Amino acid sequence: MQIHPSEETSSPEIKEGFYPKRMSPEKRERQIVNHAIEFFAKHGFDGQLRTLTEDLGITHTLLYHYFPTKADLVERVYQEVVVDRWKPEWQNLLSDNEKSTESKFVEFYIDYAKTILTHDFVRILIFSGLSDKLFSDRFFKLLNTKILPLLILETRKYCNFKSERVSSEKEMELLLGLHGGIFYLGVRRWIYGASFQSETNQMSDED
Amino acid sequence: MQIHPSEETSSPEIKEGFYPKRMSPEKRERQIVNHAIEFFAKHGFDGQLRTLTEDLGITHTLLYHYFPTKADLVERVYQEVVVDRWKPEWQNLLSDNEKSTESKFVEFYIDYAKTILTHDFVRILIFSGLSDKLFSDRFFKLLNTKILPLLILETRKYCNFKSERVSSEKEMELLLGLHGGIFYLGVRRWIYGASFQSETNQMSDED
DNA sequence: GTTATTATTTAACAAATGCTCAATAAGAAC
DNA sequence: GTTCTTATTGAGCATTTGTTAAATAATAAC
Repeated sequence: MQIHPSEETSSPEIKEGFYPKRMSPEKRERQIVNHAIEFFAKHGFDGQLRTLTEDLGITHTLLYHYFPTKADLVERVYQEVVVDRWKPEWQNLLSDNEKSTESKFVEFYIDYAKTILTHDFVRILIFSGLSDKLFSDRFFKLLNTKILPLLILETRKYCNFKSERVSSEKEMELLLGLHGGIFYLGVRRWIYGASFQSETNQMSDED
Repeated sequence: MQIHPSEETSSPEIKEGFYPKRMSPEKRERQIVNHAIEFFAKHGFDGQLRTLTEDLGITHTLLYHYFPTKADLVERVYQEVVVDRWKPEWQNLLSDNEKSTESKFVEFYIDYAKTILTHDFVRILIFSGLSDKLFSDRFFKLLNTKILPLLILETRKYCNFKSERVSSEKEMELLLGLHGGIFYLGVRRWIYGASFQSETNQMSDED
């Protein structure tokens, strides 16, 4: 029998402290989504709903009160992790004619890395790339259409190239090289993790 | 009812041509392992045995005639993809005092990339890193103990550093940067695949 | 305190999935 | 052709897993 946290024993079946027997729909939904993000990032989208809800101290059927199907929950996770983290300011920054090319690149990549190189984002993106590419395709479409063209434009200006004559493929390769190098920092930390940590220094602490 | 390829209809249920109703155990095992490598690389180790054998035109129960358990088949795949591809010559090459540092690095990384940056290897390593790290840990242990120390030694010689005074962590970071950059070429192609190809040039054709 | 609302659980289902074992039949040896 | 070996299949079992629907009980309103 499922023991509620507020009953005779305050047994720590749930991790994040104390929960009422009944939560307001808003709070419960928030709690579910928050944990789903962490959970799917850890176990992939094949993770079982029963395991997910067990961590929360609720039965898996309660999920269906909030999300009609597993796909709906997954879609919500995608929304919050990928879509909602996308900053429109990036485009403003890269279009700002007052700033120098160098400072644009530096400012952008610092904030971009800080936003993107998290446990949840990196792993979810890779999980998606390995399976149906549902997330990764959408993310790279965003990147390809909104950011990379601006970076290319900037590079051309910086190098005084005549924009018509330059091979855009070569340029793209170069940019993706930089981009990939940055992203691989996340891969090393969040995918291979311990495999590397034994030999190298730790990256900064948390998320 | 399962129709054998050699019966009245030579229906192409199996991909790789024509198979006899009964194969010699050696051939059948080879066939199974070959396909398992491709299959697990594509779908991850959660892929179903029934799907795997269906491609081959046999029932999934025949698998158990050759491999007592799924884990045994997976272990075999690991052996062939990761362990068997490791070349002891790499260590000889990097220890060769006749060669210059530069040519060692170039020769090694060209052959290393050619060996490692394949669809099967890259995906299997990432799949492993995302789940139980069973493969990735073993691979990086090999890398950490057999190759990276030699590369570090070489770098120090090249730069005339006094080996005792240099931060090995900084050195390792630098090396892993190079290493990661190379590996990310594989990730871009074999994980994200189509997401990039639309905008950038294709890499060389096959494996 | 009684009633109404609804968050939550219990029971159950159907399909998927790793695995077992007895039955079958293809091919070799005679 | 008959016999023997064994590669291969078919039926079935026990879990797992996404999902549904009815029953329960916590809380708010009266």
